[in-house]
Amino acid sequence: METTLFSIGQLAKRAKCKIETVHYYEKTGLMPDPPRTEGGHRLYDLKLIKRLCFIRRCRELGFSIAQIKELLTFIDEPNHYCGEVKELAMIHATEVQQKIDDLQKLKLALNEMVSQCKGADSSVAECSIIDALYVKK
Amino acid sequence: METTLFSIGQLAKRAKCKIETVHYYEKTGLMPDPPRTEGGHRLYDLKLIKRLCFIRRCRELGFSIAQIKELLTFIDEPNHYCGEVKELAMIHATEVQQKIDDLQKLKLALNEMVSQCKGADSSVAECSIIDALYVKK
DNA sequence: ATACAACCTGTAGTTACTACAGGTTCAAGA
DNA sequence: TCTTGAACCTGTAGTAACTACAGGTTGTAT
Repeated sequence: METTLFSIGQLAKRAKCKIETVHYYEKTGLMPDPPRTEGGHRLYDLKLIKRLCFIRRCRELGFSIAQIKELLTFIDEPNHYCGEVKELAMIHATEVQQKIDDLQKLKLALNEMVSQCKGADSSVAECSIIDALYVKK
Repeated sequence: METTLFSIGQLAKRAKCKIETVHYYEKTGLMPDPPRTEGGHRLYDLKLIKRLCFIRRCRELGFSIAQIKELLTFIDEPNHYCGEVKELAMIHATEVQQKIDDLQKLKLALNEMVSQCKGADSSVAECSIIDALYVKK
């Protein structure tokens, strides 16, 4: 069972980020110190490519580095007790659901704006995207 | 028609952010220079509270300041031509939908982890939250 | 053997805040 | 009305998460 290995450049390209970002994630512990070539160049396997893609997408979805670290403990330390995992996972799931709800409201407001457009050269009078995300408590 | 006015502290509290963050948004043009008291203290109305809440939530949803500025032009410059608005709104709506899709996948993976938990003191063997957000092209 | 792209480490700059310093204003109680 | 302390003011410096660059080394295609 032989594994294909990738350079840091190939890794970065596949995860659509900069090489410097990978260095940064390594320094901060999100990505591991990978094996190296004789001369010191980093070598990555598919598992680490997936990991980087996950990290990048999570950042785009508004998770902080600390939150992503927490999500990654689920796979880095597989022998967690179920009670722990369950609690953490449920907290994250709730937060994720709230994000979904708000994004859905925002999308609805955007689509409403689009549907209000009668022709290319008429103008939009007023819109309520701000109200979409406002809940008075 | 009298409007209730709020201090920057009340504004910050309602939008769950720091006073300094409001100053920062003012400096960068996301929030307007509001009217002031005789002595120079800022005064905000409900419309600006909504605006700040919108900005904060958008940040949590992973939008950059530049993207939020773009979303806000829809309400700041109401006389945009429909063609323009439609195009911008549709680009944002697509991006928003992709975020929704990915968050849904992540939530599914988290829920799957939770449901795999048999009891509080058994351990989780393996999990695939990383695979949830990975699409090989 | 040689070139030149890709990689290395380390430092400095950017974005989006956040904290603090040193001073002024506001409002509630004596 | 006077006082006093919380809230606000401006401005600068620090932090998180990158991003760019400098100056040198390695890898690989001729």
